[in-house]
Amino acid sequence: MTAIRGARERARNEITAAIKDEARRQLAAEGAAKLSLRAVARELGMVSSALYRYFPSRDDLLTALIVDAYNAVGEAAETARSALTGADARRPVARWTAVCSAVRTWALAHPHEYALIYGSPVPGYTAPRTTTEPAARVGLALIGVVREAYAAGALKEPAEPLPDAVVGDALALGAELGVELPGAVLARLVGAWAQLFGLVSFEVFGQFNRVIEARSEFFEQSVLQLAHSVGLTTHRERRTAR
Amino acid sequence: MTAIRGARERARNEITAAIKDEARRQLAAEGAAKLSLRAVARELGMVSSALYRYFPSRDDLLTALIVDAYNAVGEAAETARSALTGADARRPVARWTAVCSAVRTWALAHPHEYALIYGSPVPGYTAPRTTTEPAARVGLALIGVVREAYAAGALKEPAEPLPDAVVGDALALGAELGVELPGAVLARLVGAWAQLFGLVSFEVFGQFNRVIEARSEFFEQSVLQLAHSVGLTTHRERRTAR
DNA sequence: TCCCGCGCAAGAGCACTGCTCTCGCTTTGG
DNA sequence: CCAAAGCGAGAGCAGTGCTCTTGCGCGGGA
Repeated sequence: MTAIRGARERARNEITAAIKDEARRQLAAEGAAKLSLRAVARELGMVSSALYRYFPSRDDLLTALIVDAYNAVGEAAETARSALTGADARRPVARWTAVCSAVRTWALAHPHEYALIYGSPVPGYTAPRTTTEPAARVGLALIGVVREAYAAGALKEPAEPLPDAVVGDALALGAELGVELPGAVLARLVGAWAQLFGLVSFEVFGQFNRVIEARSEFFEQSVLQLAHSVGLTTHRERRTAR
Repeated sequence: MTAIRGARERARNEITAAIKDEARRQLAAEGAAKLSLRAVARELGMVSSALYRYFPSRDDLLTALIVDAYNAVGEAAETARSALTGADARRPVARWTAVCSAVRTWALAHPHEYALIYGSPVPGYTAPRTTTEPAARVGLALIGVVREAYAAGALKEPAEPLPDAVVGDALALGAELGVELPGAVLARLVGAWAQLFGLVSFEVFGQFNRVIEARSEFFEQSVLQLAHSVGLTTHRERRTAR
């Protein structure tokens, strides 16, 4: 990203990365609760106090890992959105399920990192400002899919009216994001976003144990239903955008 | 529940309850991460080692609190299900939203306890067998609402077919629970169950900050949509059960 | 009624944690 | 070339979960 000035700054970046890597390893191995600064330092062959030159506190280390995790899911979602080829690339529902499945796959592969960002907020919390932008990436990917569908005329606005307050919030959100979608669609999109993570969390956190066995099929099915609920149509409809 | 034999056992129960109460207070105040056996003991005027006579480890204390929390939400859901009066009592959708709102209200009132059960699994985990039964109560309340609707002919089976594996899981679950509902309905019910907690978790964990302001209306709306997705009908339909 | 045993609290202690402060060494930029 | 800033090492503080040993006192059987 930014140019590296001298050898000192270069070393600092390397050590910072090494600390995060080792911390991520411990996170994956034992979970956030067991992540210990001293153990990280020990594994890296340095003394614990030296680590404080790089992260002022344990919570700051965790915050760095949180940001990385948000970016990792976000990137998974974004590449899934633009990686479809052939006929599927044009079908909004296929893109929708691709994004959702990418989130699920990442979560199952990195359960502890997932728990870090979509589980209980760990410390006395209040998420720092720096996390909000990476945290929005998955939501933005979903919005992107729906925008494409809307532009292509493959979006069927829901018939049932929504309360004014809800539509108002949705429109405000759309304005803030520079997205020109109907309020009702945006509102359902936010709902689907939250519900998607309900499905993923239940699976990752083991709530589906002894309840659902065919988890992939179940997820695919549920996510398809979510796509319909925001107005994505399975079969292309003749309808002009705008 | 069980008869109290002697004064000794009586005292033991009282102290156990006092420990859990104090632990719950600390949980509510600072969160699960900050819950400390020593602090609980200190507050109760005893020494930390004495506490181990009642709970063999910190995780055991947490497990006890988890069971209590599951029972608390479960009870909130159950009373909401059967507390409706007048015309609402007959409308399945009203009961459905009542149950969902009860869960949300409880979660917002007890965020840390909620995080304990529906957030990240805390220790090396693997939930003890004793937690599974209380954990099912909310789900069972939702199933109960749908069963009543089914019996009253107020349930419209979804038209779209589901994958066989999903229906199979749903039927197995229904058999295990002794519930005679169509597989497709049960499958969507499980999905709605997970998605409900997605909505609640996002609100409790602050993911809706700066996104949704009219949270109650939004929740109500989303939950209504979930009701429809499992087949509950807003307006009574003439249709014979079975 | 006595009295022995069991349940219990207390205290010391171990290994660990996050975090602070000081002390020197090394690198760096003016 | 030299002061200043960055850095690692070590000691130390307060706190944690958990274990072990030591006694005290209450309760139920004789």
